[in-house]
Amino acid sequence: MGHHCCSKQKVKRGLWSPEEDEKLIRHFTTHGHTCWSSVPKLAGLQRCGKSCRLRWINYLRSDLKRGCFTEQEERTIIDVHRILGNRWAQIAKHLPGRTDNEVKNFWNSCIKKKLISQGFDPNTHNLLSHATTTTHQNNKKKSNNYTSVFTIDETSLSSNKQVSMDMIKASLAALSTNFPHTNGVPEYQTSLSRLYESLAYNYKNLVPTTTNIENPNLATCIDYKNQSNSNNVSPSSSCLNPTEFGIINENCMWTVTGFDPSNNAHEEMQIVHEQEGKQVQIQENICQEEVYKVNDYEFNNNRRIAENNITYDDGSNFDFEFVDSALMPCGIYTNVVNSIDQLAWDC
DNA sequence: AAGCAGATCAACCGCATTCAA
DNA sequence: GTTGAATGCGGTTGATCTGCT
Repeated sequence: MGHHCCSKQKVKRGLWSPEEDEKLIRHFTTHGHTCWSSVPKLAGLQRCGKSCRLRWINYLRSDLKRGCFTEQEERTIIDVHRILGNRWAQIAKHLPGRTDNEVKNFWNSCIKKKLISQGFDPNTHNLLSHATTTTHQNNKKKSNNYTSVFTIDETSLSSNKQVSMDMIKASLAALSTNFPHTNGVPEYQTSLSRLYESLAYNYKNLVPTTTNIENPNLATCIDYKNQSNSNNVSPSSSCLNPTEFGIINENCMWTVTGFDPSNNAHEEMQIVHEQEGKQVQIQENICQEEVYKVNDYEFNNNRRIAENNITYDDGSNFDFEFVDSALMPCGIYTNVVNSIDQLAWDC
């Protein structure tokens, strides 16, 4: 079945021959870009315009990069996917010389599996708590002498078993030689650093999905990612809502005030962190465009997040260091323990 | 060498959006 | 405002490749 652009023509389908490629290239060299529906006729091709477009965009364009994806590119895809989901064309814009099709194929054939093997849900980028717990328990059944690799003293945990990243790191440092290593780095660090970066990232991208204390009747959500601005529609919360990580608790809370989701102009955002009785106020002037910019900045330089701070264009600074000492509630702690125990068990 | 299964990736399809008449 | 064509996008397919038995 043909398309609108070529319904009256007999069209060839399937792989492109070198001769067809040559005709298409020659067409672009002599005519430049024309309307796609006219391309087959002008280029002397028995293809539909849509097929020509796809062949040109995905294969013949001169500015395509080709070849294997670099580690940096892979990292960028994961980071942007965490925010945008399967919006391949948008993701590809962060990778000069790569096409949406290429990114999509790479994701489906490689990254997805890698994330799963590291214990992450490729759709939400959260730890696969159910899956890891299940395999963990299955493995546990196979052995009678299973013990957790964690040496965190239960009595040092707070009443509801909260634990900080600092405590986990300290425990793991003592055990690092017991884990398999890749390029000198113990493999558990991949899981740990991804969790860490997620936490840090979520702190940076506080989204008012909960309370607007100034006007509780206002829509409680604004979607920075331009998915929509409609009331009561959450952005893909898996990656944006910090409460999903359970890190918001009585020791470390945040609220957002002064938001008017219907207004894209500058709005004042006030974040209140309260830790150990000390209240820290961070005020930012944020409009959608700036948030985009911040996101772009992070996507392109995502390593900076791991350095615990980020400097904005206006010179102000946001410190992520408190993420290390912020307490994690029991559920997150269990996820971390399970996924790292699993790695220890596998090796 | 043959057969098979899984991985890869170019290309297709259908739908949504945009554009122009 | 409506309609139909053009374009863009994401999911899916299927041919080919690769590695294993």
